[in-house]
Amino acid sequence: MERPRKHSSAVTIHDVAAAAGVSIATVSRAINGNRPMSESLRRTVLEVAESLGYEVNLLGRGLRLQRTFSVGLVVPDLENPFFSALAQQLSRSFAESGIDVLIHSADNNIEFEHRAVISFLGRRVDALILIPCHELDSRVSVSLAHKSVLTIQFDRYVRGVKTLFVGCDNRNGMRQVMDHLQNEVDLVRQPPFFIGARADSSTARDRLQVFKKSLPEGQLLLGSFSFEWGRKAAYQIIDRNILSGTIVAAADIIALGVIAGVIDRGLRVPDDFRIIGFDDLGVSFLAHPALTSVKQPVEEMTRAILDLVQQSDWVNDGFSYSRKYFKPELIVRESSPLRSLSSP
Amino acid sequence: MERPRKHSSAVTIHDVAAAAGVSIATVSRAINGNRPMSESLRRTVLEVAESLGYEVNLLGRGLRLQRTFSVGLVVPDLENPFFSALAQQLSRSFAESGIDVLIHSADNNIEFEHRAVISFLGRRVDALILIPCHELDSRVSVSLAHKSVLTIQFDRYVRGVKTLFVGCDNRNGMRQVMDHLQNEVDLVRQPPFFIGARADSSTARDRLQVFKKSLPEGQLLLGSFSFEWGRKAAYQIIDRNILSGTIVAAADIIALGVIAGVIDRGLRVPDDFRIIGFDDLGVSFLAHPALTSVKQPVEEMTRAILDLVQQSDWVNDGFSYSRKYFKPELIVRESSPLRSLSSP
DNA sequence: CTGAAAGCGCTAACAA
DNA sequence: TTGTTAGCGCTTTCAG
Repeated sequence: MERPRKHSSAVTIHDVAAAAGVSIATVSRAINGNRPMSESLRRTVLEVAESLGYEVNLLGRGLRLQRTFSVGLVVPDLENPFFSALAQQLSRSFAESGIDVLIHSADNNIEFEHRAVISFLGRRVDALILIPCHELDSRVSVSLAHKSVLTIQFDRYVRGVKTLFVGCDNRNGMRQVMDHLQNEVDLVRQPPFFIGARADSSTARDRLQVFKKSLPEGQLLLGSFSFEWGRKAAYQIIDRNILSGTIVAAADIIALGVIAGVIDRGLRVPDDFRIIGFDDLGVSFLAHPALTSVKQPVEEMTRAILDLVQQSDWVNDGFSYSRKYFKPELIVRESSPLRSLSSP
Repeated sequence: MERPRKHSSAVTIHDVAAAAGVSIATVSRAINGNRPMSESLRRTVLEVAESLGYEVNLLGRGLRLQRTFSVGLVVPDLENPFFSALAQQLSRSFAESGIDVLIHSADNNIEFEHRAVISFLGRRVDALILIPCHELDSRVSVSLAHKSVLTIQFDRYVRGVKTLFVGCDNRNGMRQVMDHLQNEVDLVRQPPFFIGARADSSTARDRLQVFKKSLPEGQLLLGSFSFEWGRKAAYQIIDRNILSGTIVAAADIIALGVIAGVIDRGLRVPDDFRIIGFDDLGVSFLAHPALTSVKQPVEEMTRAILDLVQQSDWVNDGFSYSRKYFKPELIVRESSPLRSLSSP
C-alpha cells in the first residue's frame, strides 16, 4: 500500500484537471482560491486533488510568479548557540506569515558563506537575511546579494555596503554594563578585565570600543566568541596571581567559559570574581551562578525583519537603507550582584 | 554604483545569449560544461555571462531537470544544542557534494513540522531528512514525505513507516553505561537514578528501556530533554534527603541540568553524585566537571546520509528500507571517574 | 559544433 | 463562471 515508486512523477495540475474533467486554469483557481468561481466546483476539484495526493510544485509557481514565499538565512555557525537561537526565533516570527525561512550554515567559512548566498540567490528567495561571518571578508557576499534581492544584515554588519540592518545597540548595552560597574566597583583600584573577541565583527568591535573608551585603564584580552577562549582567558588572569576582580565578557558563551575557568582554579563567582556577560540568549540559561547579562530583544528584532520583508512587497521603489538598532537591557543576577564590593 | 533596482528582473540566459550573439542552447552548454563545444566560444560566453552578472535560476533548472540538488532537513528545535549540532554536522558533510542542505525548524510543534515537510516537498528537494518531533504524531508527516521523495529518518524514528533510518544504537550505548556502573558502583546497595525523557521519541524509549531492564531496582524520573528538567529532577532527589549516589541522564542537556541542581543544593560532582550523560555532542563541552558520556559518531552518521542520498541517484528501483545504527562509545570523564566507590 | 523548439508546472491575461 | 494560451528560465533532443 505504501510502497513508493521512485520517479513517481508527482501528480500535477494536469492530472487533477483531467480527473476532475476541468481545465488546468480551474484547478489553479480552486487551489489558490483568490478568484471568483462556483463553490461547488471548487469543492469537487479540491476533493479530486486531495484524493490524487496533489501537492503544488513550488518551482513552477515560483518561476511563474517571480516570487517564492521564502527567505534565506545564512548564519556563521549553527553550533554556536547564540546563532541557533537567532535562527530559531526568526523561524518562529515567520511561522504564521506564509513565508518559509530556509537556513544555511556557513560553518565559519567565508567560502561556504559565499556559496550559501549564491545558492539562495539561485533559488530566488524573496529576501536574504545575513549574519556575516566577517566584517571585511563577507563584504563581497553581502554586496552580491544586495544587487539582486532584498538583503538584511542581522546582528552584525559589514562595512561599506548599505543594506538594511537589524540588530542590537551594542554600544548602549555595554554602556549599561559600565554604569552598573561604576556603582558597584571601585574602578580605579580594581580595574575590570574585558574578555572579548577580536574586532573582526561589528558586535565584537562595538562592545570592545565602549569598554575601552569608558575605562582606559581596564585590561583587555581578545580571542573568539567561544567557551574555550573564555576559560583560557580566565586561566591567564588567575595564573598572573590575580585572585579576585571583575570580568566583563563580550558574550555569554565567553562568560560561561570564564566561570568554568574560575571554578577550575578553585575560586568562586561572585565571591572572588564578579562576571558579566552579553546577549542573554542561547545558552545563557546554563550559567551557574545565574549570569548578569545584557539581554537582546530578539523577538522585537526578528519581528522587525518580518516587517521589512512584508513591507517590501508594497514598496517598489528600491530598497531603503535604514538601520534598526534595538535597545538591550542589563539584567543583574547572581554573578554580579547589586551589593557594592568597593570600599571608600 | 551599487544602487539596486527593485524588480531588477535578473539577467537570464537569453540576455547572455543576445549579448554574446549566440543561442540560448550555447549559453546553457557553456555554463554546464558537460557537452562538447569549442573552447574559445565557451570562454567568450562565460566572460559575457560574468560581465552581465548572470546567475543561473535554479527554479528553471529544477523544473526542467526534475532535480534540485538540495535536501531538506527538518529538526524539532534548533534551540536544543544537540539538534543544532546535528544540523551543523550534516551541512558540513554535504558541503563539498554540490547538494545544498536547507534547514527548517519545527519549533517542537507537530503542525509546523508538517508545514515544513509540505514546503520541502513543494520545493522538490531531492531528499528529505527528518528528525521527527514525536514518535506517534509525526507519523503522518513522515509517511507523506515517504510517498514522494527519498526520506531518511535521522536520530529518531516513528513507528510504522518503513523509511530509511540513520542513527545511533542507543540500546548499545546505554548498555555500555550499565556495564560501566556495574564495575564502579554497588548497584544493589546504591541503585542509580535514571533521569530521562518521557518515551515519546525512539531515543528516549530505547535509552529508558535498557536502563529499566538491566536495573529494575533503579529509580526513574521522566521529563523532557531539557536543562530545566535535569535541574528540577536533581532537586527532587536531593529534597528527598538523598545526598549521594549515581545519576544516569538520558542526554547531556539533562545531565547539565542535573549538575547545576546538585551544586545548587550545595553538593558536589562526582564526590557526592556521579553523573553520566548521553550524546557527547552539542553543549556537552560546557559541562563542569567534564561529563562522562556516550559519544555518538555524528560524522559517520551524517556521511552515511550523504551516501544514501548520492546513491539514490544511481539506484532507481524504489527505496530500500535499511536502518543503519551506529555504535556509540562511552567516554569516561571526571563526572563519573574510574575508581570504585562501592565497598564489599 | 551550434541553433530551433519543446516542455518541465504553474498563473494570469484574454476570450468565450 | 470557465477555458485557452502564453510564458516564467532552463536543458535537451533533434536538425542542420
